[in-house]
Amino acid sequence: MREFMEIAKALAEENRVRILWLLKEQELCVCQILEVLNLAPSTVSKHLAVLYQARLIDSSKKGRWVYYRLSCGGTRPEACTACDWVFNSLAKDPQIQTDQKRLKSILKMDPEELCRIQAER
Amino acid sequence: MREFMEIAKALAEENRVRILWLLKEQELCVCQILEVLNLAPSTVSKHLAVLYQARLIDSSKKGRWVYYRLSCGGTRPEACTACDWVFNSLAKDPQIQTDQKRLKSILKMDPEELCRIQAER
DNA sequence: ACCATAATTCGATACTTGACGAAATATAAA
DNA sequence: TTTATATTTCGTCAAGTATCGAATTATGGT
Repeated sequence: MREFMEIAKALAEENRVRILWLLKEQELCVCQILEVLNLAPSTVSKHLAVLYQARLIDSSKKGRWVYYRLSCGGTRPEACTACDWVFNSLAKDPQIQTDQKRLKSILKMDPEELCRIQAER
Repeated sequence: MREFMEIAKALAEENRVRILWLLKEQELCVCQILEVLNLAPSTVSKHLAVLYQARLIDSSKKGRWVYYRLSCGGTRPEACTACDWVFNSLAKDPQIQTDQKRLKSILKMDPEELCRIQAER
């Protein structure tokens, strides 16, 4: 129950659901995610920590960047069923579609370049 | 998104998840539910209102009693997928199993009798 | 070794939520 | 019509959470 509730609570926040969608097709670093969500880095970091705690996502450090990906697949069927639910339920959601478009254009530039732009703001 | 988040938030509370499980096989009146959960009537009522608002459950008044049931089936596929997720994820949960046992013995008595016992406390 | 920087942690604040008891509502029984 | 009672609504309090900016950590480049 504890484990399920942790997942359920992780899913009960719109920004976290949007993050899962962003990670659907590829791993992303924090700066890419926050570029879509338009939130403070610390806020995004906290959301990622919640998703990580619920074991819905995994992370790996590559240089200065931390990459996050769905932990779905491998040894986490619970994460899969949870994500499946989210993905099936929101496939046609306008917010999600906007995010996906925005993500597409962000993926075209280097994370390095993206971070530089963010630093200027 | 709005609709999905309402469902997700409704599921992000243990007592509400337990309520869905109680309603899995039959409809129940409020006094039967609160007998299992051991919460104040007003608290249970609030939880039921949240589930109702998310359109996960339906209600009908029969005399002094209000009966709640899953709104799953019929015109609410969203409720179905949500409940399916809950039911599949917690099929072997100890808390849920205890609740089911407790429910079984509660179902043996009239709601009328049950309410009388509750009033004495 | 020092500086720049991606990300996290921490502290503060505003908001939301879960719990209860008391009061209100609605129905049935007397 | 009065009374008893099943449930809901309301007010309040405590606990939890989302957000931010500032400080901290960790890594890479100079």
